[in-house]
Amino acid sequence: MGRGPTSKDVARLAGVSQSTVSYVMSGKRSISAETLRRVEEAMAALNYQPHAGARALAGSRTNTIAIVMPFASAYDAGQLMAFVEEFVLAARVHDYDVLLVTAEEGIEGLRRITGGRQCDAAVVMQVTAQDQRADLARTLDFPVIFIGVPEDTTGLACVDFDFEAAGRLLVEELADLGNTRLSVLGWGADSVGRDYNYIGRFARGVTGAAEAHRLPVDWHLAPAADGFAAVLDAGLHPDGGRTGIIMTAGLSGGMRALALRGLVPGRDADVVALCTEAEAEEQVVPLTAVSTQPRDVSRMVAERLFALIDAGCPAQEGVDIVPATLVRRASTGRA
Amino acid sequence: MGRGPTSKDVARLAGVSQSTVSYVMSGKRSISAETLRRVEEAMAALNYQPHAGARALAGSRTNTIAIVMPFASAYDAGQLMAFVEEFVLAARVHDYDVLLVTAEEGIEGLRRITGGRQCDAAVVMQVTAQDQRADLARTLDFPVIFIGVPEDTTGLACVDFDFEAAGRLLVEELADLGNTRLSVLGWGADSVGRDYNYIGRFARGVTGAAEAHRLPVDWHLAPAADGFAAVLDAGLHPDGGRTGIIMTAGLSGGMRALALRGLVPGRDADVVALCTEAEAEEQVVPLTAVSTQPRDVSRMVAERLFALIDAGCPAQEGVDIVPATLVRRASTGRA
DNA sequence: TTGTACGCGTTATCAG
DNA sequence: CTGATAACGCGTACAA
Repeated sequence: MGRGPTSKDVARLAGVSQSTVSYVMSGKRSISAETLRRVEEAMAALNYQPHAGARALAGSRTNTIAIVMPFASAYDAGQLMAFVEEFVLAARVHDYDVLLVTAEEGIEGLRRITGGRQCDAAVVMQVTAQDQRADLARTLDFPVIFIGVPEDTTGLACVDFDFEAAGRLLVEELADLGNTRLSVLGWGADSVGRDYNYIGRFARGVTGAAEAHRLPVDWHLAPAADGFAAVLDAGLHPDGGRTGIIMTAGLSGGMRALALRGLVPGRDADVVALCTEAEAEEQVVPLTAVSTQPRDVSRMVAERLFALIDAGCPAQEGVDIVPATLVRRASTGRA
Repeated sequence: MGRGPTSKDVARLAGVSQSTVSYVMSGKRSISAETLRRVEEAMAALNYQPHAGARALAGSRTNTIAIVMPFASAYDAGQLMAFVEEFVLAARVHDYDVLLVTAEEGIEGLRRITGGRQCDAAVVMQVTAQDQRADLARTLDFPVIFIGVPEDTTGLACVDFDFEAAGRLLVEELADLGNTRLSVLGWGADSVGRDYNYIGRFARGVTGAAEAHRLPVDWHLAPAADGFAAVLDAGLHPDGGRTGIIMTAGLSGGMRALALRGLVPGRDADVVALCTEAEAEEQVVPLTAVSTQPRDVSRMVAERLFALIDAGCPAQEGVDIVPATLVRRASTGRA
């Protein structure tokens, strides 16, 4: 494997000093039009590309951002991909590359990456309420952005989707449609709520809005959801009432449960979901839904991160929230 | 952002020379038990981690592998994620990290990554029949592994799933079940076939087996697939015959088309698919299917790549094929 | 078994 | 506006 041309080779060919070549690239001092031309020609002729390692060593910046990613996770793969793609694109705009680290490496992964100076910043996804990586980040003097909100956010930069508003929007939609009670299939109200706190925030949104509209709610945990099946079997609209359905986790299971009983969303019941746009649209009856917008989250993360990097700050405390919006489709009678 | 301890700091604390520290890490010369202990203690005490850039510069290896990934692609997101996860895990076993590059950067992306010595090898996914990146790789003297098979494979290392066998297996399954004709929803037989040659290979597998069993086949392109709808409307089993259905692309659309007409896979027709395991299992009626096994492909790629790296070869010509297997589920009467 | 000394290809400082 | 030159932190002959 050939060694490749160095800035010294470029300098020789252009008839200038090596440092001049460096300055041409960085633009940190003014260059005469003539030398500029000759250096650029030489670079093109040699197909020169600066050595990343040497650059990192001398300049102490890698132009790389690590993203710590949960693969086998509660998140949907499409969501993850969308997030990552958007992030990589944003990074490229700022001339940064992206290093992938699995969340499985846990806290050691973050330590390894930051300690070895392989990157200038890190993004940590799927943050839990009590996340060790949050504690590490506080001691690190290194820019880290968290996706998700740990319990203690002091000294941390976090970004997350507005799950509370999502819950509220879904309930209000069902209330507006005249439903008199709600059945939620997905994460449990409090059981799972302590691990990822977005579950709790979503539940709070649902509960708050349901109370405001005086709607009783019953929760069923996916994927077992025997209770949910029981609700369907008992009849969705007892006593002249009307049961609206909210789905979060276990969407495909829930849809199957409906289909097996000949229940059609939008006709036999109003069904809304918190899911991806793709999922909402690929159902037999497309779902009225609030979709977590991974690309919006990604853009917000990138914006904030590059602001940090440019400023040279380790981290800027604060939680950014990506707004939730509801899209109406055929699964609610209205559309 | 503090500079972090260097091997010199470790050396000073351990009372040895810097080179000794280096040799302790590389294991490239024998160290007395005593010095070994002291160096390791010093490293632990300082929480030392070698500077990746300095390492790359001095040792001319980055311990990083780039993976060129198509995000918004014909591939399913779950497939991509599974592939990447498996690859990252394999890489970590060999003490390598993974750099993510979007296929959108095209040929320049590959050039940039390899030229800048940001990685020791690259994996290029979603290779087309006439892929410019293949031509670049041949001139590069740099280990690259392609996923997918370009038309001209001389000098290239490729890995791919056995799409031809997949087509054959699906046809044979339908033939065994007594179907007398086949309807294929997905990629066109030849129209799209020139771009990604796996489409052609799949078509060849289908056609070959269909001819062997004397089954007529009609092809319908997703996502429009008006012809497919027409077949359904015309009745699947005319003249005492029996139409078996094969789905590749446009799976959800195809399933919806069946559902809208009250057709239940396994009851009203035998349906088989080439799709992911997840897709096969999350249908209302789980699908008998051949699943491209991204993790198998990933492992094969990793194995081959690290063999190359360890050997120091630029690339070892040859196409590796990951075998196809069919899993029976409820969508064919049998299961 | 260990230490010395040099080079890897940049960036950045200091002269000119 | 430009050219020498000293870091940057680690790998590795070469010497002892």
